[in-house]
Amino acid sequence: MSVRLHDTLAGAVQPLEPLEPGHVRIYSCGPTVYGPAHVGNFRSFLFADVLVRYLRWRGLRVTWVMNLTDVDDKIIRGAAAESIGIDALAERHIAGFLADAATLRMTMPDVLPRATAHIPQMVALVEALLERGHAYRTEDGSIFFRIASWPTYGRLARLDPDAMRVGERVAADEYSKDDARDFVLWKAAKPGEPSWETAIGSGRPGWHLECSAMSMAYLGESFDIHTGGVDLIFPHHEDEIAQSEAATGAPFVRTWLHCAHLQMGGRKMAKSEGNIAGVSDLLATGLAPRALRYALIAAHYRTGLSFSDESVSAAAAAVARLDALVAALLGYHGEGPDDPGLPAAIAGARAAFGVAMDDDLGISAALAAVFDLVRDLNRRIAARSLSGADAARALDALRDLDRVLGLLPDPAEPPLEADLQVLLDERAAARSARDWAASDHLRDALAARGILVEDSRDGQRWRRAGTPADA
RNA sequence: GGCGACGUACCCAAGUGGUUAAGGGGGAGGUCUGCAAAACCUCUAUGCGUGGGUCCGAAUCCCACCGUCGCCUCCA
Repeated sequence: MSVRLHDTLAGAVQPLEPLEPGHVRIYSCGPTVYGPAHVGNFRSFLFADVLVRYLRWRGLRVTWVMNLTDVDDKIIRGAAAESIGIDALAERHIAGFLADAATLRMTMPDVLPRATAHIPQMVALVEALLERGHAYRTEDGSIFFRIASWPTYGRLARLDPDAMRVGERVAADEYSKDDARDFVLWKAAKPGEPSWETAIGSGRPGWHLECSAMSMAYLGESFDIHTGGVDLIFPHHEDEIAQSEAATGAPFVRTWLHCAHLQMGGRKMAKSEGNIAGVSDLLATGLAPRALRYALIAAHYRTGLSFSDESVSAAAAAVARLDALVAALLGYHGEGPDDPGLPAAIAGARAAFGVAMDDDLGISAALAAVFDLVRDLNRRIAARSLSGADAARALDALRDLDRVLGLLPDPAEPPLEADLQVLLDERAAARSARDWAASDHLRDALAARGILVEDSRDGQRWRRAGTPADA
């Protein structure tokens, strides 16, 4: 049994065979930090996160690089609009991105390279391309990649370069070039724009060049996996392949993984469509971060995923189901012997989970395996067939699968606030005194503070509400 | 115009040739409970866009049609 992934270039699912056995090198196109990332962006980042988590769960070593594009037209425009430097604008949005990523439990990449810190590597790449005749300089000092010099151009996107609608959409570029389809590697300095003095002239890098330089700087000329949204297939990744392989002569990436768009209102979520939802905006409404994470990762990465109020509340309910089980297991007091059926139930769930995820990250089937286990455990709890040690084992099993999913409540998360704990204690006292009026009143008071209290044979248990509607 | 996906219940979404079509949400009924919540049980697609075809057998393969979306442009 091995991990199989769908390679865009091959157009097929193939076994993952790392160049270095046991070590997977992954590059993910990260955010361009000109504004806050929206949840559509995060679908793709979290897809990469789940990939990394899963490979590690399978025992593979992973080196994960995600770039931060901190110089491009939009950043320059945005900074100019605020009369600040691009660094200041980028810093602000990098901070926002990292905060959102942490909130959504995205694994921290091993390296988060910034484009502006890798200008020398980019320059070296352009020099190699100039030397090999794959690039040319125009009158203003800009440098372009000559697509005509690269016969396999268009393979990734399955586009015929000759059939591209030049003139309609590629249209008049502000830089003159030999062929309208050629893409820019290096943009000559312009007044009012940031630029770097380098061996290839004064200017700034083109976007595609940045990713080639940064990925190869940390992962080598050839590496295993490159991820991004489907919208990056063309031209971004197509251009990366052309310029990287033309410069090094080595195959660039073994497996291209592309995440489908998040849909909102029947269309892809994108700033240009005007249907974006920011992470922090959503969380500000009281939506639990874990519910948002669930909503973004629960569907297979290659299928469009609908994002809506309904999908979010369904996600919150699903997470609440997990929370309720964790709370029940934590509060479980079992005096009896071990449940003889438990080990098989856990092993079965784990196996089904692995089979599903091995098959091109089939997370829907993997979640089904998790929820089958949830039902099974709930039955055993209701039947009181678990021992105390069993409850701990069951929780360990859930947490093990959750290394991939990142959905369970954090065990290190804050104990109850002191004043709320007082209310809870008072309620326990009221209950033992059979003072139902006081007990119910305290339950309402706690609910108003976002704490859901439930009574069970093991006594009171509480958990935090996942959405404002819960409270 | 070219290329590529997709259309499964009220919603989201698995399933890519073979017993009863996963799972989550929602809804209905029931059990448990001081009440509530949670949990559990039962029910909620004889059918998988439509029409043909191949096959002993198709949601799954082929053809046509209808519809939706994406890429060909900045975009995760």
